[in-house]
Amino acid sequence: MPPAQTSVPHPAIVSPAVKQEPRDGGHHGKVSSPVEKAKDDRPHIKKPLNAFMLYMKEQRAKVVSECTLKESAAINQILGRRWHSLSREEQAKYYDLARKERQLHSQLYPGWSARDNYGKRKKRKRDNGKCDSAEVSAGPFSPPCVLTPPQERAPTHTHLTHTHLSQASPASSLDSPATPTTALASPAAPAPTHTDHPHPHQGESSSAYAEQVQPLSLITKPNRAGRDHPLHTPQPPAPQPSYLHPHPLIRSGAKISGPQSSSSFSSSHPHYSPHMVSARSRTPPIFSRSFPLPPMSAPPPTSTTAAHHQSEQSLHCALTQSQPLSLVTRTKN
DNA sequence: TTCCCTTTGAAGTAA
DNA sequence: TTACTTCAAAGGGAA
Repeated sequence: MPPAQTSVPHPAIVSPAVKQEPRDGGHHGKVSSPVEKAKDDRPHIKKPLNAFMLYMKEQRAKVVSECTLKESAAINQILGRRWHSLSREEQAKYYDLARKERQLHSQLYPGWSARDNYGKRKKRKRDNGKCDSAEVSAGPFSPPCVLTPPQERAPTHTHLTHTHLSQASPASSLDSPATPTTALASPAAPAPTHTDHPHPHQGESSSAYAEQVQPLSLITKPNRAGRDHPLHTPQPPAPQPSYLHPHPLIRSGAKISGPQSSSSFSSSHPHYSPHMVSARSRTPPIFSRSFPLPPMSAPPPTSTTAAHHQSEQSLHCALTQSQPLSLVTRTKN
């Protein structure tokens, strides 16, 4: 059943096609079943933005102006770092916003599934033209193009390795939350008192930890039917939050000017996402092309290429504005 | 003209 | 249940 298109033109709907979408859906000659055909005819409903995407949208312009950078890849790197340097309260705002996004999205498009968009974009290039299977094996500590048997490359507890531990040095701002946050001790969440354990593997019981700090996603997942964890009382059908009026996804204007209205951060701790680790590591970080950042703990800048120059600029920008260099782990030996 | 890059998070699939 | 994959934004750069 097509998601009963409400009269509300939700910005998630992209009229013509997804950006970059290969014409004809990219499935030339394969539009066999009428079902697929019907699918193609349906308007493309975009995924709701997640917390980081909302943050990016809001902050991108600022970073661009501050850093005089234009390339999104570089900007996103900076934003990614800044994201981690945000206090938990600040991040919680975006998680909260994103959660409401999803709620609204699911209300507008009850039948919509992220799966509907699968294949709408060109399949990601994964082989980089070389060592096609190495992409899965090459972590930050593996040389690119070195095949590693699955048994070896994935220690059973890789999921405990926080993404940013592998990508960023432990000195990353994650370890230095601005404040022990009372916000997270939301009415819904059972006041976590740890706050100084940003990384689960620092403690013994990751599960116990997880219950306290994992982001909403990890809580809702096992409970998808309910959409939200029971503890996270899904902001009752309450009147639409003020910031939703100019809905963040609504292109016609009003970008989210900051979710100042979020009264309580009912979302759980947004900082940690253990399950993201492996997924991230699938892509051997390559900065070779445009942003060859210096390897971690290998500061000596030796390159004089323009690209490197640019990366240094972006780095500098990021450093001077957010945090000490630490996560430039784009090691590339 | 089209895809890649780069980031994190949500949700999907496969085993 | 775990691991992995895809897509969401964005725009310069490469093919």
